[in-house]
Amino acid sequence: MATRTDASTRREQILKEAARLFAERGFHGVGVDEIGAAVGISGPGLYRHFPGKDAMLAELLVGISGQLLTGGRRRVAEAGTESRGGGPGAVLDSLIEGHIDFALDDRPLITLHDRELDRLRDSDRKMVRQLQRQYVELWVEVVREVHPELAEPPARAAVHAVFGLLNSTPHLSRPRLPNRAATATLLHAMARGAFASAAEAAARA
Amino acid sequence: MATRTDASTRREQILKEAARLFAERGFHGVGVDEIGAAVGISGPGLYRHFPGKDAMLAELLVGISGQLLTGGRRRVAEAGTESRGGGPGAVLDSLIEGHIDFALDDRPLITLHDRELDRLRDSDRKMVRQLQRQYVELWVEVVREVHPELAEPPARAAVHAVFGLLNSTPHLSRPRLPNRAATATLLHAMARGAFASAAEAAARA
DNA sequence: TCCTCAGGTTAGCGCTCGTTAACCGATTTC
DNA sequence: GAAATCGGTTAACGAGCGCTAACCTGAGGA
Repeated sequence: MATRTDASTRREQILKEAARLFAERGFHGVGVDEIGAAVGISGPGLYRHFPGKDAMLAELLVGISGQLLTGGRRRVAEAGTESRGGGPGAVLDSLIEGHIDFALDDRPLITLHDRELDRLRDSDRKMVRQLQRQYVELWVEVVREVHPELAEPPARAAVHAVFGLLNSTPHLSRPRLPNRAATATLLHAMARGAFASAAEAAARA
Repeated sequence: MATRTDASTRREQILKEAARLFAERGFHGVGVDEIGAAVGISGPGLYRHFPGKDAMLAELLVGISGQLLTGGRRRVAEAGTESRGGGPGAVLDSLIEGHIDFALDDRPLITLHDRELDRLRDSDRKMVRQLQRQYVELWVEVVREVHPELAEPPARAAVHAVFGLLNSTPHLSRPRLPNRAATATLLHAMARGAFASAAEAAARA
């Protein structure tokens, strides 16, 4: 074989195209022949790299969830030890920024992430769900440090809602969203505002 | 045949179960036999009520989009002529309230609405997209009355983002969300806060 | 030079799915 | 009372799917 880099490139190439196709037409709506064609090989050639179509989806979803969680943890750790005092607000800002980067740069993955979870084998789905849950809990902790008046259940609901807000970019998608930076700034401000209003409402009640 | 009411009840029963199943396992993931079984008839019996599986999805999606748009227009008209001056803020509140009601009461439909649009025939998809666009524009107008400092493109992005926020309820779903009223209040506050922060960010820039 | 083997190919199998065909009982209509 | 029709049934067809089998090629290593 060629170098290890080439081999993993081919695998990653397959995953990337599969993600795009799954996001566009749904897991069941895409055939293995199409995925193969998208990377220049045909149909069953994919089975030299993956044990089956399900495995591609599983690897994609586990990968996404893992990346989000790892990135989130890294940001919490970094922002926590940052010299400029920062405080919990800065940590939350960093989490939001990381999620926005992901949502804007890996649209198909974000789409897959909350559309096709149910197509997974039980064990894989459990794994993904667990990673998702840990990611949510990471956010909940940070949000409650910033807004102590928020109890845990509404904080969790608020985090889910903000995920929905941040993940909306694939929907408005294609051509006519403002430039990337402006969109990121807008979404960031909206997320912070949404959390603040949630806390305010909780305090008032 | 029995009364007209019975006939339309059967049709609606089919649509309701189809919506649930499509939302749970995706359009391609559900067979006509399962839909039939869910209403007590079997497989091909459905073809006495619909010309095909696609037609069920189309009717569901067109129906949802139409309902949202009609309800939104009604609310704008009502809140506009309301005796207690109200103002644009009240109109926006009414829109948000209506959307939240829909998201909380018709979860499967909301799920379908932004997952399975691409499975439609071109003509149906165009129709749904047009209804969705009009609904968005309705919101954009109202939002810009409340927050004049928001230009049109960011306002449109903000509306999409708030839809993502409000439609997040199916995700956190099943068991452990607070009671309905509390969730509605929380989401409402977050939506208003998100818009306000979007406007604030736009004014600052 | 020969062997191994990674990474492809095409043919085809078996299954599932949407849909149609043919038939049937009950209820309404003339 | 006959006829039509509504709403259902079962059988079966044809297409498309994921996947396997069998084969092939070209590059490295002994």
